[in-house]
Amino acid sequence: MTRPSIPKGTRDFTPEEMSRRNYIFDTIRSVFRLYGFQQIETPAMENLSTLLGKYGEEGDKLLFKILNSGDWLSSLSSDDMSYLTSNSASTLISEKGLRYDLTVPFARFVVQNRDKIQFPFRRYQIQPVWRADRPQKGRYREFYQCDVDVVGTDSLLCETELIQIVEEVYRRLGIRVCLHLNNRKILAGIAEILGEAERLTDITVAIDKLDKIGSEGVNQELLAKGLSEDTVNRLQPILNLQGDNGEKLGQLAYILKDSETGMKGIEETKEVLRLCKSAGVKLDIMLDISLARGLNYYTGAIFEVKALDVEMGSITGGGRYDNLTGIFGMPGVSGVGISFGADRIYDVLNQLNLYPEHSSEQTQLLFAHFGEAEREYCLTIANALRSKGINTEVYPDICKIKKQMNYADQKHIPFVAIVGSDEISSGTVMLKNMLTGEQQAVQSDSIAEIITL
RNA sequence: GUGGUCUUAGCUCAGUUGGCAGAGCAUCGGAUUGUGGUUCCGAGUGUCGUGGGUUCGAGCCCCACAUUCCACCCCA
Repeated sequence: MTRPSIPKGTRDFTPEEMSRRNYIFDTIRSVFRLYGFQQIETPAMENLSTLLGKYGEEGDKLLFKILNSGDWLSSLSSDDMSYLTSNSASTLISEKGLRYDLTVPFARFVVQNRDKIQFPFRRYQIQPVWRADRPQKGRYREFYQCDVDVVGTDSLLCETELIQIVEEVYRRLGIRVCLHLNNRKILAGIAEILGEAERLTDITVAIDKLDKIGSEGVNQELLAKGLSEDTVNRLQPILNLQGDNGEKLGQLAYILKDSETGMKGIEETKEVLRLCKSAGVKLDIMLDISLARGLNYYTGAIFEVKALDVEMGSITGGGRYDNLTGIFGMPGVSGVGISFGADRIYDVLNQLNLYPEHSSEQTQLLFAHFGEAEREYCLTIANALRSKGINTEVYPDICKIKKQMNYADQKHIPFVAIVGSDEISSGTVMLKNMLTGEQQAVQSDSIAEIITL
C-alpha cells in the first residue's frame, strides 16, 4: 500500500486557498459582467477531432488523450498490431481528449449553437484546462483560464473594451501591470518586406524570445532556421525601434510602406490606441514588436499582460482571430478575446501579499455549548442568525468548552456564543469577542446587531 | 521530448567513514469540572518516495521508476 498521491502537475486546494482563489474569480467575473459578457461552460473532454491540429505540432503533443471505454484491444486486428507505433495506436484507441484551452471549444460551441446565439456574442468562461507539459514554477498540468471573447464583429472597439477590462481587473486586484500590444498583421508585413512571408511562424517564434535571449540570440536562431544573413541584418533595425508608441508606429509605417498587410496592422493599432484614449484608459500600454504569442490562429491585435512588481510569465494574454470558426465550417466570423491566468495571478497576489483581510466565506459565529439540551437551544438561534445572512456554526460534539474555543480560535472565527443552563433560563447567550477577549450576556435576538457592528 | 535537482514523523527539516531513527512545530492528554490565542508537564507517531542490487549490516553506495523544483522546447 503506497501513500495516496495526485498526478504530476495537479494540486489540491485547501479552504484558505479556495477562499483566495474565489476572490480572484469573483473579481474577474464581476468585471466581465459589467461589460455585458455572459457565462458559458463546455465539457472537460472534447472529441480529438475538435482539438487536434489547432495548436500546432507542439500543442498536439501536449494534449491529454482519453482511452476509449470498453474492450478497445479487440477492435485492433492482428495486422494493425504488427506495424503499430505509439502514435498511430493513439488514434485507434482514443477518440476523446481533455481540453487544452477554452478558445477552440468556444469556437466549436459557436458553430454548434449558432441558432441560439445573438451576434455579436459576448461570452466569458472560467474552467480548468489541461496540458501534458512538464510542470515547473507557474506551470501546471491542470490550471484555470478565465476567457472573455466577442465573436461576430471585427470592430476594434472590442479590443478597446478588453483592454479596459484588463485595466479594471488589475485595478481591483491591486496589481500594477503593463500591457504589451502588437498586431499579427505588422509581423506579417515585416516577414513580407523581408521577402520571407511564408516563414512568418519561424520569424515570430524567434523574435518572441527577444527580451529573453537578446537580438544576438534571435539572429542565431533565425540563421539556424535557414534565413539569409542579409535578411537577418535587415530585420535588426526593426527589432530595435526606439521611442514611444506613436514614434514606433511612425517608423514602422515607413518601413512597411510597401506591405498592404503591414500598413493595415499599423492602422488597426493606431485605432485601438485612439479608442483607448477616448475611453479614458490610463493603463500602461506598450507597443512591443517582439510580442508574437505562440497560438497560430491570431490574425490581428495580440496582447499580453505582465505584472510590474513580480518576476512571472504573462498573467493575461489574447488577441484577434479572424476565422477560428472556419475550421468547423462556419467562415467569416471574426472574434477577439483574452484569457486571465488565474493560477499565476494567485501566485502574484501571494508574493505581493495583496489579499483582503476578511473573506465572505469565513464563519462569523460559533455556538459553544455544555451539553445536549444546550446544543438544541442553539439550533433555533443559529437558524435565525443564518436567515439574517450571518455565517453560523454550532459545534457538533458534546465536549469541553476549552476544545470548542480552541476550534473557534484556529478557524479565526471572530465571535463565540457560549450556552449553558444559565443562558437557557435567561434566554441569552454569553457572547465573546475572540479578538478583544471581551464577553457579555446578550439576549439571543440582539446577537446579530452586536456582531455586525 | 532533452538535461539537471529533490524526496526521512501530519508539516519544516537534521542524520558524520555504511553500525539501535532524531529535533522543532502541529496533534492528543494534564496543570485549569463555564472560556481560545501566552506558559508549564506528559504522550504517541515512521514500509527513511517505490522496486531491485552490493554488503555480515544500507536513510547513506549502485540501477530503474515515480515525485518536487529548475533550465531548454513551448506556454497561462
